[in-house]
Amino acid sequence: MHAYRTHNCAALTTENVGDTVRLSGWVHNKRDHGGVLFVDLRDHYGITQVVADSDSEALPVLEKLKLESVVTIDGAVKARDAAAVNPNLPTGAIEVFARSVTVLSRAEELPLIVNSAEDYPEEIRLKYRFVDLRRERLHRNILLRSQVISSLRRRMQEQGFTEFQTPILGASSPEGARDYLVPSRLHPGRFYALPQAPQMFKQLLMVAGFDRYFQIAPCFRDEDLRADRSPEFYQLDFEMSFVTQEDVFQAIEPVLAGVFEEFSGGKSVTPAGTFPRIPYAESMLKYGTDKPDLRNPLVISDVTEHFTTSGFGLFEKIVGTGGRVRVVPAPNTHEKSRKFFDDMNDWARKEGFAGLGYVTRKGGEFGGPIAKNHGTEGMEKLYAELGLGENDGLFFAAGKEKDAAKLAGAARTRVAEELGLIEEGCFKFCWIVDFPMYEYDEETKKVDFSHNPFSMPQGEMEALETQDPLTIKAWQYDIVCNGYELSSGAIRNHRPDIMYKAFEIAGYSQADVEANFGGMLEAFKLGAPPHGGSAPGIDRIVMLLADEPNIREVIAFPLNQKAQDLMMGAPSEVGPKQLRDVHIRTVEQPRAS
RNA sequence: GCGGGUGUAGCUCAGUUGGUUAGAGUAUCGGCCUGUCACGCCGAGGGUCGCGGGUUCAAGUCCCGUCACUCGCGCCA
Repeated sequence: MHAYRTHNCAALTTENVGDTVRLSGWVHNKRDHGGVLFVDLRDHYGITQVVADSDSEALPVLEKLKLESVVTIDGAVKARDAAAVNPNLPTGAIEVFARSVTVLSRAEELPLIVNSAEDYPEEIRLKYRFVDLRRERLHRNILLRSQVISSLRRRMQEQGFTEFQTPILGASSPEGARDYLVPSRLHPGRFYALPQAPQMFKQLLMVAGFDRYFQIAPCFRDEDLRADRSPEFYQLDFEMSFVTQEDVFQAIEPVLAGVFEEFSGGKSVTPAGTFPRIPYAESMLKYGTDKPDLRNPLVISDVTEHFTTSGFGLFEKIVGTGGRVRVVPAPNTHEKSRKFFDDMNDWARKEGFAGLGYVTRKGGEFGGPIAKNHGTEGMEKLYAELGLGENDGLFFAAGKEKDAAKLAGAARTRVAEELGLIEEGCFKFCWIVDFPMYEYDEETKKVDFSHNPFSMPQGEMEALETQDPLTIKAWQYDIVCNGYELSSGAIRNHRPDIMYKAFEIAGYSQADVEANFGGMLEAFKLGAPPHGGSAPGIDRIVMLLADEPNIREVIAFPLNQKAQDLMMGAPSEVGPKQLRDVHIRTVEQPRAS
């Protein structure tokens, strides 16, 4: 007989009745009735009820044992009485009568209870992650993650993509996020950087002629965190040669739609080949963001023209100085109290905006200060244009275009949430396309890249030479699902001449470009195919599929919000010898902790 | 860097207008219990009310500061 088990804890059925079996697992729960004791024995696969009574030598041992101790049970499979069958358990028709027990590992008192769905402080959950991972929710999430990655890998391979590994210790590059740095021992004063993404390497693999690359790529960015952002995360990184934007879309839509359909648990998924394509400018206008949640039916409108001359002085002033007025409809709010509208304004102010105006409409009657000043006639005209009904309210976001869009976007989300308008049970994908190549940086008062500088400008060299830079669009695209940016990608700029020109517009000399991106430029001078790709974030995909609000719920060993590992104690201090080895001297005393 | 939320028993939480000895559930320990599956019943132990300062006759409660965790903004594709 095997040292630990003949079956796992999900394997036994009525067909095994009478068999002598050996099971190993954790003591999930105990129910002690004095003369008879029930133990739920748990392993990765399931739970089996073990029984011991006074005839069993296991009884006194199991009675004293704390939950989560690990044991091996030798016993016999018994059918349960009809009345004692547990229909909630796959093994609920049988139980194992324990003849003897071996204690493999004795557990002490637990900081969190495995056999409960109770919420624990994240600090405790992270410190005792190995216990939390035993609990059903996390255990299931991490398994799902593994299955999703297997599925992605299979789907990519089926599409003719080849998997590669790229360096972890790389060179720091100035653009993008802050790098995690690794000091070099052999080269005093020099540093490696962990990859923010394998961007240059995957492009070089295209230059190397491999045609279709993918990788489940670890990425590192030393930036502050969010619920959907971890400093280390994984991307389904891919790149393709001799492709247009359209080819990239057709390659990845079936992969994403396929994996979502496979694991969505019945939720509907935007079918491959039908992901809506929304130009960036349209998205900023209609949704107030470049990652719109299309489950939200509300659409923002620009109503600036209505307020060039209006009784409402505040808007007139904003419009007069080049600002915009955007509105978010609040359908069927005739029965909402004044408090509902005032609370929205309070919320907007708390979020750091100047304020959110509103108009109420109840049975055709307009209410609120904006309506009063703007006049019934003006309001009716506005409502007619927007196609709003006699019981629809309206929220107003006014200010500089960027601010108005942002407030309207936030209000759109808030209003839909408050009114319960977000469609549930679906994953709604879209592409955001036609990102601007450049933007005007208010701080530095100059034109700069609005994103990845390696994207090909639409119109290529001619656009760079003839257009106002701020009107040039890039072959740059994002995939968005339910309001989360899942992926960012581009058709790359593989032409050194266009690259020099593109950087020149942003104020970088040829020498600057060569100093920072010399390796890649060199490659592009020795025969580079046109190429492009993208990189869907795997953690976010799993987070959506697991219906979790937080990325840490789908990472086995996540860092906390301050990028610390509370279990292993990273980042940790290191000794003087280690520091000497890598030629590092710290200038600030570590804070006592 | 900035703003919000939270911090009371191992854990989840309650704690009124500032007023007696800070409570409950759960976990732990002890006792009882032969069919439970969130087993049940009886009993016990367990508290630097995050920390520091202040106001007050009196602070878990009010004020100031600070720390930790978290959410958001900035940052980041």
